[in-house]
Amino acid sequence: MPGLTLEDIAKKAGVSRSTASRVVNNHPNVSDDVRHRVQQVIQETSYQPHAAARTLASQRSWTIGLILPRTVSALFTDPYYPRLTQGIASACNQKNYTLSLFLVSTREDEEKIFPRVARKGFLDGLLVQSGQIGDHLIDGVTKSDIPLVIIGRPFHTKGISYIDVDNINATLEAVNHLVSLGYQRIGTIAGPSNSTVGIDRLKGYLRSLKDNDLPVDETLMVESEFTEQDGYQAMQKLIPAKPQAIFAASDIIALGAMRAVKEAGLKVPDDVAFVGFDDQPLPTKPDPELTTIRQPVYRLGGRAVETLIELIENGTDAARSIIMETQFIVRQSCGAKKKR
Amino acid sequence: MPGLTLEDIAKKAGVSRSTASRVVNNHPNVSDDVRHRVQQVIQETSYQPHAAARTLASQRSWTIGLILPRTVSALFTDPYYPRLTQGIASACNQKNYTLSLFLVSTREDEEKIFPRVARKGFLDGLLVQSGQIGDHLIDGVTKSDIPLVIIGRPFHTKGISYIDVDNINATLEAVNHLVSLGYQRIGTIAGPSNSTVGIDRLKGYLRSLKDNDLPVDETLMVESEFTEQDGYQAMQKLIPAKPQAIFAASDIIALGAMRAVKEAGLKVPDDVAFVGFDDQPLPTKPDPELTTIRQPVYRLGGRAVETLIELIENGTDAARSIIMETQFIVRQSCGAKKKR
DNA sequence: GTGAAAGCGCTAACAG
DNA sequence: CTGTTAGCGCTTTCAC
Repeated sequence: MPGLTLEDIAKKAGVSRSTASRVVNNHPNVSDDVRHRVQQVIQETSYQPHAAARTLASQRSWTIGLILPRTVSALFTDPYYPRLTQGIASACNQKNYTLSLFLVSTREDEEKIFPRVARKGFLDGLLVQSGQIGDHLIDGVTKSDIPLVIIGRPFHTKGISYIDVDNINATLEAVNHLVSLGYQRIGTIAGPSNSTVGIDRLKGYLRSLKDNDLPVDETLMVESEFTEQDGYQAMQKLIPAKPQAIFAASDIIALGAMRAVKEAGLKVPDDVAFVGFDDQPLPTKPDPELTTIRQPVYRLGGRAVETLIELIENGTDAARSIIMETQFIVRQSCGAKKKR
Repeated sequence: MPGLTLEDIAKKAGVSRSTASRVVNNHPNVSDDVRHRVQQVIQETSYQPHAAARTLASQRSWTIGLILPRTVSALFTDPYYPRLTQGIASACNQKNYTLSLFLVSTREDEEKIFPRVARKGFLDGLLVQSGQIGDHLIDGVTKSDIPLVIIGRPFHTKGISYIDVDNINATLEAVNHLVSLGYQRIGTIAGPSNSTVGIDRLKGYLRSLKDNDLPVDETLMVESEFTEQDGYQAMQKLIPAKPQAIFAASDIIALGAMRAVKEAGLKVPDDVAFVGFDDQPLPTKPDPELTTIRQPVYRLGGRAVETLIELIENGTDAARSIIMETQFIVRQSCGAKKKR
C-alpha cells in the first residue's frame, strides 16, 4: 500500500491525525482501545511514515554519516575498514539509526561530499575515521555544529570527541616483549608519519628502546603505508641493517615484510622476529602466525556509534575521549614460543 | 551560519523565496543580475538547503540504499565487497547521490532493516547484492515499488533488473583452457549451491567437461563457502581423488585450496594446477600467482548505480539486465606458462 | 485522552 | 523573469 499518509490512517481508524501520530510513535496518553484500533489499521495497510516529513517536523533524521578518508588501496586489502564498518553498521542497526557511507578517495570527492554532510536536516551526527594531518574535511566538519566523533586520535583533540586505542602503550608493551626475548637490534616499520597512528606507534617503539637503554638506530627505522606492498619495500631497505626483530605498525605491513625476509633467504622468526598490530582476520593465515597487538576494531565501531548517539541526544557540550583496550597476543613470529 | 532558511536568503537578497529557490537549483529564467546577488548571499552565509524539507517537497531524496546480505566472515576477508562498495560509493558521489549502507548479517538485522528501506521518502532506489535462494529481503523489497537493481543474478529474474557477469561462459572458457593444457582429471571447488554464482560457475565447469567429452566424476566436485578456510577444507576432501587441476569458484577459495595442496606435500602447478575467479587485489600475492577470471567488480558497482539512477529517473517499466565482460588471465598457477 | 491548528523548509505550478 | 500560493506528511503545542 503505497502513498498512504498518516491522515489516511487516522480517517480509517476514526481518530485524528494527532492521535494516529501518537500511536505510531508509542506515546503514552492513548487509550488501549484506540491504540489497538489504530495499530490494526497500520498493520492492514502496512503503513510506513514518510521519512522526510518526519525528519522535517521533528528535526531528527535518525541517520548518521561515516566518512572513510583517502586510503585508496588500503581500503580493499586491509581488513580494518570492512571490520570497522561492520561494527558501525551493526550498532546503527541495533539503535535504529541508518548509516550513510562516504568514501573519500580523491580531492574532488572531498569537495563534493562536504556540503552534503554539512547540509542540515540530513545527518544527526557524523563519524570520521581519520588521524591524518591536514585533513581539510575534518577541519571543515568540526566547524559545522554537527555532533562528531573521530575514530582514531585526531591531530588536534581539544573540544573534539574521539575514540582510539592506546597505541603508544600497546606498542611499548610489544617492543618490551621483544627486548625481553633478548633481541638487541630491534627495528620498526612505522606507519605514515602524517597520521596519528603512525606517530603514536613510533613513539611507543622509541619509548621502549629508551626504557631499555637501547640505542636509537636510524637505519633500523623505515616508514611505510599500511599495505603489504609497502611493507615489503620497507623491509628491503631494512635488511642491510641486519635487524633481529621488527615491530611492524600493522599486520599487513608485517606480511609484506615477512615476504621480503623470506625472499632474502632468511627465516622468521629465527633470523628476523616480527610483531605486528591489529589481529584482524586476514584472508589467509600468515606463516608463521603473527605475534601481534589485537585491537577491538569491531567493538570500536560499535562504541563510536554509541558515543555519537549520546552526543546527539544529550548535547555536545563535553567532548568525550574514549580509549579502548588492546591485547598483546604471542604467537610464532616473535620467536617466544621457541625460546621458552 | 546554522539555521538559515531559504526565506532568510531571499530576504537578504531582496527577492522572493521562489527566486531564491531557482538560483539554488540552477533553474533557468533568472536574470544574471538577480542570480549573482542571490549567489553572493548564499556564499556569505554558507547557506545549505534543508535536506528533509527539500525531499518532502520534491519527493526525491537523492539517496540510494545498498544492502549487503548475510555473509558474515566473507565480508571481511574477501576483497569483493569492499571493492564493490568502493565502485558504488564513487559512482554515487559523482552523480550527487548519497549512499546508505545496510549490512545484514542476522535474521534480526533483516527484520529491522526491511521497514526502513521500504519507508517512503527515504530512498530513491535500492541496490541489493545477492543471488541467494530464499532471500526474504529480496522478495519483500521487490514487492515494494522502489526502483531496484540486483547485483548478481537473482534466482527469479522476471521483472527484476540486475547486473552480473556471464559466470557460465567465463568458467567454461577457463576450464576449457585447463583441458587444452592436457589435464584429464579436472576437479572443482564450487561455491554454495544455494547461490546463483555457485550454481552458474558449476554449470560452466560441467559444460566444459561435456564439451570435451570428459567424464563427470563426483569425487572431483566439492562445495565451499567463499572463504579461505572453507577452500582449504574442501581441497582436503579432494586430494584423495588425485585431481590434476582444479577450478576454484573464487580466488579466496583457490588460496585455501593451494594451502591444503602444499601442506600435503604437493606442488602447484606441477601436481595440481589451479584456476580461480575474481582477480581482485588481495592483501598478499598468492604464490604461485593465480590464473583466474577477472571480473570488473569496481565498474560493476558503478554500472549498477548508473542503471539504478536511470530507473529512478526514467521509470521502472522495463527491467534491465546487464552482463559485464570478464577476462581470462593466465598466470603461473595453471601450469600454462611452463608447458609452452 | 483526544483534536485543532500551526508550523518544519522547501518545491512547483500558476499568474502576472 | 519574478512573486504568490499551495501544498509535501508529519510532530507538537495548546485547548478542551
